[in-house]
Amino acid sequence: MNEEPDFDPYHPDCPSRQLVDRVGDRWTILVTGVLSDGPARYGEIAASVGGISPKMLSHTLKALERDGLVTRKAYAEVPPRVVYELTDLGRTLRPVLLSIEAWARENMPAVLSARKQYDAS
Amino acid sequence: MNEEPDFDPYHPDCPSRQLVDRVGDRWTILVTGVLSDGPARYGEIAASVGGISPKMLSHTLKALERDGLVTRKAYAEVPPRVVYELTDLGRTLRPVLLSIEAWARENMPAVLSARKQYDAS
DNA sequence: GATACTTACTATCCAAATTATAGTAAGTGT
DNA sequence: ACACTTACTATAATTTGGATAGTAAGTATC
Repeated sequence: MNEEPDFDPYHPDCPSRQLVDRVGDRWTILVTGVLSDGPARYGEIAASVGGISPKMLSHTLKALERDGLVTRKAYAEVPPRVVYELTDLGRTLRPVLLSIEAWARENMPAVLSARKQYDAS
Repeated sequence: MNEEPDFDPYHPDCPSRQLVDRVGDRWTILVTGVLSDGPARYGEIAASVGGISPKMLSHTLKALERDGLVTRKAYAEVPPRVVYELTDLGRTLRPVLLSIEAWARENMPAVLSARKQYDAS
């Protein structure tokens, strides 16, 4: 008789929709992918994720931190050092996002040939 | 001695980056989620995925079709009828995207409380 | 026989998000 | 005194996305 929360991402006003938006986001996927290999500094993440602007990197990290998926540790040194790391909750996301990455790698040839065929007509 | 293609989504110019962008996209996730339950008409998808505009729905479907993930069958009737369906390739995407959805549903409470804590400071 | 109804879209305009790029802080090394 | 380092923030320009209206075309209605 206990009612479940029943989150439904198909409803635009459900908070889980925002979560799908966040998790299903190019930068989230790639940044989290980097952090899956262990803690990393801001500059290291920037270097690993090709093409991300500093603005989007800090936005993405801030959002991940707010959602409890990543921790931020700043060391009061000069030059500054800031280390980001996945939380336990963030680590539950790993297999999900890595499977996206793996899917993209594996099925690239099939998609590429589908595109060629489509574009030919 | 055979060289593998070695697609790397972390490189901005690799085509697999575009695939991650596509798969990691709110509308792709939700539309594919609907089509996982079986073929559906344009209007049915629009009704299931709350908040999607006709423009984004047709854009998303066209991109999925181009990538060989979805088929489009139009019946020359009045009023028109168009049925979309996952291809075999598209079906390989199902478990991946459904796991995103599942993750979002399951971890919503944890994220919500993390946010509350973060916003309090 | 003019009008309304249906469905699957396109076209258009405007707001919002993203990119590129430059700038800031602050202590150490030359 | 000046450059160098790192982790950002600020600003303007471009791109993307959203809201809404319109189109085609045959059938049913008045």
